[in-house]
Amino acid sequence: MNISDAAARAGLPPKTIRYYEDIGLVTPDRDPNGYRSFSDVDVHNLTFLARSRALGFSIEECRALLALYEDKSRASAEVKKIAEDHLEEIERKIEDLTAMRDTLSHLVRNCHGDDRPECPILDNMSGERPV
Amino acid sequence: MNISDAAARAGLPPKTIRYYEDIGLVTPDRDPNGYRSFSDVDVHNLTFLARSRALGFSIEECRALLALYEDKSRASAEVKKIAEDHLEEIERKIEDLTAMRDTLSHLVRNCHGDDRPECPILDNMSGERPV
DNA sequence: TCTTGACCTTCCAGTGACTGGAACCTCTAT
DNA sequence: ATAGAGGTTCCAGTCACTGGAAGGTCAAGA
Repeated sequence: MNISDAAARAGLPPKTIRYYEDIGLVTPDRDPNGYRSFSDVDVHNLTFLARSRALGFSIEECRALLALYEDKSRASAEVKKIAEDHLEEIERKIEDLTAMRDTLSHLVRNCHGDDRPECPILDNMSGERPV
Repeated sequence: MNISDAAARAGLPPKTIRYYEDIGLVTPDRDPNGYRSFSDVDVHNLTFLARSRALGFSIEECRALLALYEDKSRASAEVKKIAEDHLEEIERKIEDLTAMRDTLSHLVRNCHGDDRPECPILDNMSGERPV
């Protein structure tokens, strides 16, 4: 199977798949003409990568998860550890963003948003008049 | 004032301040020895940048906000527009991360995390057995 | 048979917002 | 005189792609 078919099945752009080959995440065969030839296993691994990336795992985490996925004698504890660490990071990010949102929505609510210059948003960011 | 004092007052690393000068966000004077010399206004602007960055605004948004901050005849509507757009983006990110967290925490809860290979996390990511 | 157009290939550069490090200069205190 | 703490520039690396150029390959139609 050529790259664009593999891309369609895995739900990844061809460019991304080439990049994944570059960094050693997948190793498709080559046809005599030099075209990449993707097996079902390759496509399966690409799908796995697409899903784990969609869950926010970094490339290196995906690499580790893929190795565990292919190791049929793995301990699920190893997988769970990676997932828990990632979950904590997601939760930290949510907290950070929520704090930003709260501050910002408060400022936006207090800004008239008309043609006058007075602006609590700028005042807050300049540290002049904490809202 | 030298860069490390300005950095301490603005709450930014000196490296970041040099970078901000590179991209034209600040333009401190220079002493005869070539050292940057930060005025109170420079420090004020750097503080403004530190705060707006902390609220998640991009550098280009910060550039626009800083210009509005310095334009005493601005219309607050312009500021509010930038802030509202950014707020929407933050909310989108929170939604994305929350969806990830929900999926992932569900998977983690269902994984034994012992020395056996069975793992609903990997099963889900491989698309074999949606949990 | 020739050509067209859709594929495929590699390689290089750019993204955002810094950050680390090397090589070198300047100031202050001893 | 020297040591050490500052300052300077410039180059490269981060992360995960993405865009584009230049060129090779293939299948279908005139």
